[in-house]
Amino acid sequence: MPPDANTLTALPMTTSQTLYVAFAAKIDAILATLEAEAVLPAGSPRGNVSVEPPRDAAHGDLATNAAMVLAKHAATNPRALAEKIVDHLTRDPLIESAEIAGPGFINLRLAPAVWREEIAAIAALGDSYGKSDMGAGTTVNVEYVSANPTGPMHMGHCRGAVVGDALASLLEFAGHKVIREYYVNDAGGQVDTLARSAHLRYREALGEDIGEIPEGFYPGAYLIPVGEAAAQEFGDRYQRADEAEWLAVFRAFAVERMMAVIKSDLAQLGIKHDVFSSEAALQAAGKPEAAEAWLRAQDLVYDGVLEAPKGKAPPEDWEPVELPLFRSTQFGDDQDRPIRKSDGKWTYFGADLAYHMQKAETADALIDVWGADHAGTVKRIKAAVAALSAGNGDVTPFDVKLVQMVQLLRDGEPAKMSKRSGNFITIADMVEEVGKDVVRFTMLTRKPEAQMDFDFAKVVEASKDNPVFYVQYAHARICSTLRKAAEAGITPSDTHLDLLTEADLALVKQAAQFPREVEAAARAREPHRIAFYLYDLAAAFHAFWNLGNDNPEKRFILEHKADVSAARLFLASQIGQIVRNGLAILGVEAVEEL
RNA sequence: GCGCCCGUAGCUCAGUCGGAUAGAGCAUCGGAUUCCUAAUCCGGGGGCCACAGGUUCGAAUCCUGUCGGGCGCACCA
Repeated sequence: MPPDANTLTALPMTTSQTLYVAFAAKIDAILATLEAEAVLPAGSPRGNVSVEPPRDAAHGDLATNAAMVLAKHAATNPRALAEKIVDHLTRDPLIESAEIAGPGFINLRLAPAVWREEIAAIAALGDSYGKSDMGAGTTVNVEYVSANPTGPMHMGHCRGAVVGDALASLLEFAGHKVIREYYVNDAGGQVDTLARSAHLRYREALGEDIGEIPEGFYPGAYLIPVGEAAAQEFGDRYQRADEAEWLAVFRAFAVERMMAVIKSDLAQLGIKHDVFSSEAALQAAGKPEAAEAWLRAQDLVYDGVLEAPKGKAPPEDWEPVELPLFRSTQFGDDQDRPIRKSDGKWTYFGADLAYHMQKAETADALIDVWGADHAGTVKRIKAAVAALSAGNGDVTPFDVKLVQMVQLLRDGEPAKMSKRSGNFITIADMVEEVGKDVVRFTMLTRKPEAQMDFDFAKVVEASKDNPVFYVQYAHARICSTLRKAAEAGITPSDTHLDLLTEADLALVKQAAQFPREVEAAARAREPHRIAFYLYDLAAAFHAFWNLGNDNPEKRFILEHKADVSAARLFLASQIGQIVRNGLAILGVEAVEEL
């Protein structure tokens, strides 16, 4: 225990240290002392000791279960042990009181000075308040969206896009280096269909009557401009040519156009990837072959025959075929998985396996954000990463975040979103209708693994009940108050923070949770927690604000009490800072006026 | 049939490494506006945390089983 452990000067102004960590360290030190005094047996396991704010604020600022967890080891009862711990705690001048409650909790109340210092810390750190060095600068590759380049983005992609992007920002805020990556599936059969569909529109642009779009082509009108651009680019050179002549050309041409559309859709959501990886380029570089060779050398790929699918009637054209199979069953999958098709081309999985190996070369950890419709492929890709990273000598941590389906409703009616039918609602439509901030915040106000309905009509019509406005309103109110204060000639100042009341400090306590929330959310990889935290913070602020309705002494702007007013405005300004920091993680704008 | 996800108030959802009397919003009922933004706030009613066992000082939370909903289940992506 360092000699200055009883002062907060031991609390360095780094981005990692939180108030709660500092007090947890104090309690840990006390437990060490008790061991030295033989109150506790040496080496008592302290892993389950928690130091955290109690759920009910009436219980104080901090609570620890130390006495309950360790009583058995000390051969005593929790309350007796708690008294010994409390003896030490009350010697700390920053701890105003320590009480034993319930089955043996120790509830602490911290001195007001602690909270005043926290206000100063927020001000000093500004946009960095809440940042953590938990990530220790390690690189995390977050792959998200990765929509097939066969059309504009639709609602099905939207949730994964927002969650992935917020997750990436959250991890950055928590001290990771983050690579935001998009895997472009530009090598499969769907891209051939895209090329043929674009060629059809190209002939149309050249004046042919193509009639109804035949089965097996993408009918969407979004291909019309692609056809026109192709006509511009190629003239009539490919109009009557054999498919073999133009297929590759149109594939590349159409994919490029589609990616431009997708990037523009993403930009509307405020999303920008660092890296776009092409499946075709991956294959051209021979990465799947390299992966296969390595896996064969490990006997993790063999030639074998798949069993017929169970539990339902097998497809009519099913027949046993020998294929190169990856032994994913060795890693917990239900069956081994083919990496090549019977025509010798790579399966999606075969290429994806090589792709993950490639990603692992430049990152310490990988995260994929997928739609829940791909849940069935999680085990095999996890198996693949486990096998491949074992080859690098160390295991690359790998996590797949499944984002559940969004049921899109319009006036209660389900809206279909199949690209093939050409009938879908695009991101662009949606952002135009409800706005980026509403889309993003709404997608982040429930945990991603739960299904959600998104009723278009409801979100638009009831938009004033949308939580995003509630949070933004808190920020706008703060900004407005600061403007008003400036007009009245009052400048926010930290010189009289000692004049702040209990109610003021209650607000600070809530604000001081932010760094904890960031770390918890980053650890769990759940950005939605930030959204809920901001909602709660906004609620606390609004409640505080309304105290001023009943009691004018509790307002922010008090012309007759410039000292208190300056301090309270300083506090308000820091609350605003936290709202900004939190919204920045979510990619939502912190507006200054509504 | 198998795998994964979900099941918490009438509805939509939170719930930290297992912690104290399970919380919000909407809806409903009753209040607050000569005043810094009422797009706000305060209060009431509303619960078998799907069900049954187990683990332990303590379970909405962890384990097992059952029921209900969603997604997936040969070489598609």
